[in-house]
Amino acid sequence: MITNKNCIIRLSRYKNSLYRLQSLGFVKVFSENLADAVGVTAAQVRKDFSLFGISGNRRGGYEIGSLLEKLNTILGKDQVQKVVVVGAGHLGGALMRYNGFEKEGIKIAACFDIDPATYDRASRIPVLPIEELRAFVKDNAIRIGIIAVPDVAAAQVAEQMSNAGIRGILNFAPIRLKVPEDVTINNVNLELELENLIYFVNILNKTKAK
Amino acid sequence: MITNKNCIIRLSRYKNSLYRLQSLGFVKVFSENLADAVGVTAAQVRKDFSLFGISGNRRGGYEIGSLLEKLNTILGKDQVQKVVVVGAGHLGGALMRYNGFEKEGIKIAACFDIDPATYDRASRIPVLPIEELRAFVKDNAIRIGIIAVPDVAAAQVAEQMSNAGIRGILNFAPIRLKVPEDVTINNVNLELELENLIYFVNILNKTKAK
DNA sequence: GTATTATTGTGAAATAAATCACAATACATG
DNA sequence: CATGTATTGTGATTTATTTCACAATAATAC
Ligand SMILES: NC(=O)c1ccc[n+]([C@@H]2O[C@H](COP(=O)([O-])OP(=O)(O)OC[C@H]3O[C@@H](n4cnc5c(N)ncnc54)[C@H](O)[C@@H]3O)[C@@H](O)[C@H]2O)c1
Ligand SMILES: NC(=O)c1ccc[n+]([C@@H]2O[C@H](COP(=O)([O-])OP(=O)(O)OC[C@H]3O[C@@H](n4cnc5c(N)ncnc54)[C@H](O)[C@@H]3O)[C@@H](O)[C@H]2O)c1
Repeated sequence: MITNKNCIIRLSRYKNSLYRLQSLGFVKVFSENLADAVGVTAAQVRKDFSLFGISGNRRGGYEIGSLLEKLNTILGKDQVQKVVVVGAGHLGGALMRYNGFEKEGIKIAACFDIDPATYDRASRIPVLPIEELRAFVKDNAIRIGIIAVPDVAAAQVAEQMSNAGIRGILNFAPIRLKVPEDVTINNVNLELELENLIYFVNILNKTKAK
Repeated sequence: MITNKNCIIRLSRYKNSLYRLQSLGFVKVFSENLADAVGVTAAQVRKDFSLFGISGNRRGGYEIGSLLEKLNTILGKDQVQKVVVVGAGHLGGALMRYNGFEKEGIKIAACFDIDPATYDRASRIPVLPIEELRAFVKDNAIRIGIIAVPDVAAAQVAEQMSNAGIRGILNFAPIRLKVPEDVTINNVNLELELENLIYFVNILNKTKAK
């Protein structure tokens, strides 16, 4: 079982590049092309594939169609993935209005909030009371949830999600969540990302100044 | 020069935890406490510090105040960092309305867009025509920019930013940007994060099922 | 003031990830 | 059908990161 996050992210990137190549009319691809498209080395591409038992044709490269099939299976893209968002504020609202997820086979099935002013059952993506989270998640067999509530509420929401049966959480609140070990958390911490950028901008500036 | 992103992210986490401990009244901290708070090993904490020449007192732990000072210097937090956002749409709007950045000493100085309907010079954070980016960045000595425009516009905006003198870009558009090597890019690709989560949820589910 | 103890700081060791390098081999060419 | 060539697949190597383990040492106890 491969648990190297970077490796899985690369698979996603290969997949995305392959769709682009396919839409350009390409049918076959060499590790070298794919590497260029994604910004890694050709050896890395082949190694990644080798790790997942994906093979091409010696001297013939890879057939894009079947390569995509294999990647999609590994990445769980053979069916539309339904997710829920908790927190219908600024960020939650932006996520609900974003149409880039559908293209990737990711559907926001509903949003949940604690504030009645946000509720809207009639909307394309309904906004429902948080009390209905559990039933909704069970009824729709949802396994992925997005936390877009203030940090003080995030721990509680994480617990509600976990109890409801959600197994993967994308967390935007800038705190560390404690969840059972069978729940995976991916944090998106923008403060940290910016702080990180500042560090790298500073050191690169200093080095050049020398 | 340390260029390990994870290591720098840990420094930020140490810093955040230290503020929390400090506000709780603590004055000293041991690597063990900090490790627990951040979710790493004590050896990792000490090694990270050692890498940056930070030292504490044998048997006495670290004095939180001076530790914070050192971390803040390393992380460039000794002054408020001004950043600009390009793209005043859903995401850009959410970022502008978010007040969590100020707490971290990060100030969104202005937002830029191409659509006149979004312009608003009177707002707390002005929304200005993209043509003014260059002058604004120069006048305010800004080095960090956030890209929140559609993917088709992102490459162009990255170039405009780079030309204007921006040296660090936080990019939300789901594409790979090409920039001069003295510009650092941190990508936040939510599609990828979700796809990644789906993979881990799937494999963990399968493993347990065995 | 000496012994005991807790904690740091850091080389050494272990582990993880990326890259190298080349044998295996399928296709092309004549 | 033999020869040459391009490309894969992967074991070996290198590089990066984390963990270990323990000497150095400062605070505490007696
Ligand atoms: N807005 C941004 O650009 C931005 C940037 C970085 C991080 N974040 C993080 O994302 C999260 C959301 O930010 P935001 O700006 O959208 O906040 P927001 O205040 O606009 O929205 C939060 C929403 O969560 C709801 N909520 C609060 N407690 C809840 C609970 N227990 N259960 C269900 N819903 C609850 C509120 O009613 C509100 O609608 C925060 O943790 C924030 O730190 C946001
Ligand atoms: N909204 C989300 O939740 C979300 C989620 C994931 C990724 N993203 C990414 O973030 C980016 C922004 O998404 P959004 O939903 O805010 O889009 P949006 O369409 O709501 O807003 C985009 C804004 O950019 C402006 N713009 C377009 N071209 C420009 C240019 N050349 N220069 C300056 N401004 C320009 C538009 O006028 C608009 O105001 C996209 O790349 C999207 O893929 C958004």
